[in-house]
Amino acid sequence: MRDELTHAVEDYLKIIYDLTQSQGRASTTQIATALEVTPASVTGMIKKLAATCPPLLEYQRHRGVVLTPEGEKIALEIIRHHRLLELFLYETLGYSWDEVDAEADRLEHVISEEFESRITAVLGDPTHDPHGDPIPSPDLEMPSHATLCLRELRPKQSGTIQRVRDGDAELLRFLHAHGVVPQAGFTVLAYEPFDGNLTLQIEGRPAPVVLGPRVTRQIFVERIEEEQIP
Amino acid sequence: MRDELTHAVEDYLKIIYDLTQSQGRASTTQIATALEVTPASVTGMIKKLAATCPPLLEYQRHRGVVLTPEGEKIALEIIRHHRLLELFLYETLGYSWDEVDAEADRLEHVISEEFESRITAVLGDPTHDPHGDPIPSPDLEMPSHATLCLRELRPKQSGTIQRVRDGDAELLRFLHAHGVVPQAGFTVLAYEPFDGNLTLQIEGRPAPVVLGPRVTRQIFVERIEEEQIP
DNA sequence: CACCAAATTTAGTCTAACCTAAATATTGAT
DNA sequence: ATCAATATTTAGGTTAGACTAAATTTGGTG
Ligand SMILES: [Mn+2]
Ligand SMILES: [Mn+2]
Ligand SMILES: [Mn+2]
Ligand SMILES: [Mn+2]
Repeated sequence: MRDELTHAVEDYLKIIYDLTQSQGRASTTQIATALEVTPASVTGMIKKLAATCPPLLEYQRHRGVVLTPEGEKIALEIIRHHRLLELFLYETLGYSWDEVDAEADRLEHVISEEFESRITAVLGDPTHDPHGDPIPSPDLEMPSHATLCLRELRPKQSGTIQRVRDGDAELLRFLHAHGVVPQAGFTVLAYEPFDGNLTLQIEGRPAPVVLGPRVTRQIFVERIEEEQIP
Repeated sequence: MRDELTHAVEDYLKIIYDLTQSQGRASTTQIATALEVTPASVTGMIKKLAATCPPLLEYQRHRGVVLTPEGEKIALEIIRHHRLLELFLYETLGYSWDEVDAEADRLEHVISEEFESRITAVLGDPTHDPHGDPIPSPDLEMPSHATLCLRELRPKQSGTIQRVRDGDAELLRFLHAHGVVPQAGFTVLAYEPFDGNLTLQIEGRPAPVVLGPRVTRQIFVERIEEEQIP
């Protein structure tokens, strides 16, 4: 199909896709932080990616980048590989949910379309990875997903955990130990304005858990409206 | 354990291991041909690999290379990855035996020891890949394997197919279509000295098959001594 | 035993992707 | 509006791994 892209280019596009989902554009420094390279390296790479034919991103000096449709397509292919692989490692090979991200980060660049379609079949055309993130469909449509951050909720509000950022393995082990996993129901019991801590009762758990903002920022939820009490 | 090696280095060591199994040393040109790079590139790389601490191979100008024990250990790790992956793709994901080599050639460099041990468990600690090649054990001992080439056999001699070189997908499809697969029993019916053709009756097959030397050179067998007829 | 063809090495380039240090642009606070 | 802090770009350099073209070594043959 397309001429081969390097792993580095694929990682840039994947990260830029993520960053531009939240904000409108991705800045040099944000990209550099996410990829653990220097801002100078990012400037060099994005200039190159903006100069390809067709361009993979649109770049304005000092103003960051957005992906072009071509760049977005490639980003979605890689994200599909990544999330399918995570689920495959989790379901078929018995990995725990804190181990899959690192392995998928390397495998995503080397599997063939054949491999992709074989594991899709084994997994039954799945729509979500082990952290609740949506898997782009085979024709690269990204399913809609929860954007409400747990950090925004306040006491008495209820909901279900939808997805959890998967970059930090230690955080994932902590959350798993407390039952904070996709589909878990919860109610907010308390909020501390000073430190931003939230106390949560997870459904079916013996005791509540207290989560700081560094944690709640990584978790996305769906609200369940309280039954109206007159 | 060891500081990361590049994919290129791993491919050099893997190929050099293969070449030195047949002959004593691997020449620059042989390595270049196998890796599809120029001889000049090979000279550059082997000088570097001979100069590492500890050296991964022993190099004499104009005289080719042999692996050191350290180089051989790395080669065996990669070969173990490769053959386990081939079997995994074949058994678990349903690949055909002509598709697995190309996919494993890319995956072998990126899977973790975790991945290796998970698929080892799924496959039940296997000893042979889909082409009959031996899989080095977890502590990197290479099982013994057939070294008798089918090309050497002559009429009336019988044996079983043990392994088939896996680099050429088209050849593998051809052999599969004629039942020339590991463990198949056969008897040589005829030999043509002029063109080197062998006519083989494969056990359980309706008709004999004629194989030229380009093919029989790729196949290794075990003899079965004929029952003594007085 | 000298010479030629083949194999191999040397020398000089190239690209991809990273880096550091220095220069410059942007922005928000006075 | 000014200026310092921050963000970004430029300039110059490194490493890995490849290439081509030009030397050089080797080994077999006349
Ligand atoms: Mn990656
Ligand atoms: Mn994930
Ligand atoms: Mn390889
Ligand atoms: Mn094989």
